[in-house]
Amino acid sequence: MELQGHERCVSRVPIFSHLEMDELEEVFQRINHQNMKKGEYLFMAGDRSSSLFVIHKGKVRIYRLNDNGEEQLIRVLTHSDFTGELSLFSADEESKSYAEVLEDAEVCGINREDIYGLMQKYPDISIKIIESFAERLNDSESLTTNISLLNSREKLIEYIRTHTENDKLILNMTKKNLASYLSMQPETLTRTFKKLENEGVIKKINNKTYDILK
Amino acid sequence: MELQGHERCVSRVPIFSHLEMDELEEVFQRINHQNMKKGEYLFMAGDRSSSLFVIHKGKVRIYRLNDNGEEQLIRVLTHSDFTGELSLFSADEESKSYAEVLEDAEVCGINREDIYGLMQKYPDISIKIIESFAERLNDSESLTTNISLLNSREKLIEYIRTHTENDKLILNMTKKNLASYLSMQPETLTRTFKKLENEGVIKKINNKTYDILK
DNA sequence: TTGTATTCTTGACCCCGGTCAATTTCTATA
DNA sequence: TATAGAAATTGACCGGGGTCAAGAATACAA
Repeated sequence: MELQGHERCVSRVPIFSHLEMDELEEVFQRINHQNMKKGEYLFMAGDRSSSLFVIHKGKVRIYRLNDNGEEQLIRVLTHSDFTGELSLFSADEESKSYAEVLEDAEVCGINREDIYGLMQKYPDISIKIIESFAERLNDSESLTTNISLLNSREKLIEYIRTHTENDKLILNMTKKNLASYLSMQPETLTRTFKKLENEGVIKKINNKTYDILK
Repeated sequence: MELQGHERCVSRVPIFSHLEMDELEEVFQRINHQNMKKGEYLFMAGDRSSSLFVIHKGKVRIYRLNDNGEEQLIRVLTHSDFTGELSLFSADEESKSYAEVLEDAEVCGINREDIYGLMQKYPDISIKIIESFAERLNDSESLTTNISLLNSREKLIEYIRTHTENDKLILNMTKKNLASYLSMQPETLTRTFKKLENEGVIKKINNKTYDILK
């Protein structure tokens, strides 16, 4: 069987990737596929959305607002990430976060009844979801610890440490969003980057790329 | 069948509570039961613990440390809460958090192989775990948003709002721990409590109890 | 009950990072 | 490639909350 179109959307996602062909086929039949434009929202706070969304292509940012309307970036989704789970799996809960498309995206959705049915039938799917959740929870709790206990210099250092590959830091979001993620002001982030540059720790290549020197 | 001893430890936990008697019996056989004294640790950062722990009685606090040795309280577990999942479900990950017994506790443990076996056999168990994770993730992300975007007054107000019952706030942890949870200094927490008291928002009954006036 | 250790409270000091404002640079779309 | 709007940068100001210190209240073990 040759996979094509939206089928690929799912077969490469860790949640489903271990399934046999005929099992995958069963998943495909329950998928709805949609193209979304930059600026559109998969869901917003207050929605009782009942779909699990798998990002096949593009970029989506998840954020929350506090009572004053200030944003906290939760994460940025790219290929094979999924979301929508919080309101999907919490009994009768409405979403507390926003999912905004940052770059034109292809998104696959599976609705509540179908995903529950699949989990019942294929326990491995649940296990994959659990493992993915465990990792997310880990990240989330690390983020909590970091943004609350570190000063802005330490936050940025920690972010660089965990996102550097081959001595290069390539940002997959704007500095404005990174500032929100690290819970500081864009001005502070700029100043902290500059401070590290003056100390010879990093070297700016362009707005999205830094060399990590030591 | 009459449930007794450590069997009750599990039958009331949401993860397993929906199982039939004979299915429960199968879970019981895989449980190991232990009594723990205040000050002991279920696990510590660095452990490759491979058990899911269910708290039957007592109180356990989960916290993390940053590089400077400062604590961030993640949550306090009481009856029917479970933990240990992060290192259990993350492939080859070691724990990043500490689980310290605050009040003498009875804890049931299920090891990695057994819980995976149970999840394979009874998909409902996985689904319950997923639902529980979703809620935890929700709480964790809310905590992130709150501690990062609110000032100390707003943090405390938010905590009071979500923990008041019958116009009474009863703290289930010390103020030192509450301060850690809300990510502020104990001194700041004291001052903020006092501020709210002066404004007539709350009234201190004793160190663990406040009347909520408006 | 007593003694000791921890927690809690209060005061004084001051620094990190938030806020406001003004340019400059970047990016997207016509 | 021109142009508008957003993002990034830089400077000046200042206040919330961290830190240190010292005393009061509470909890716990003997």
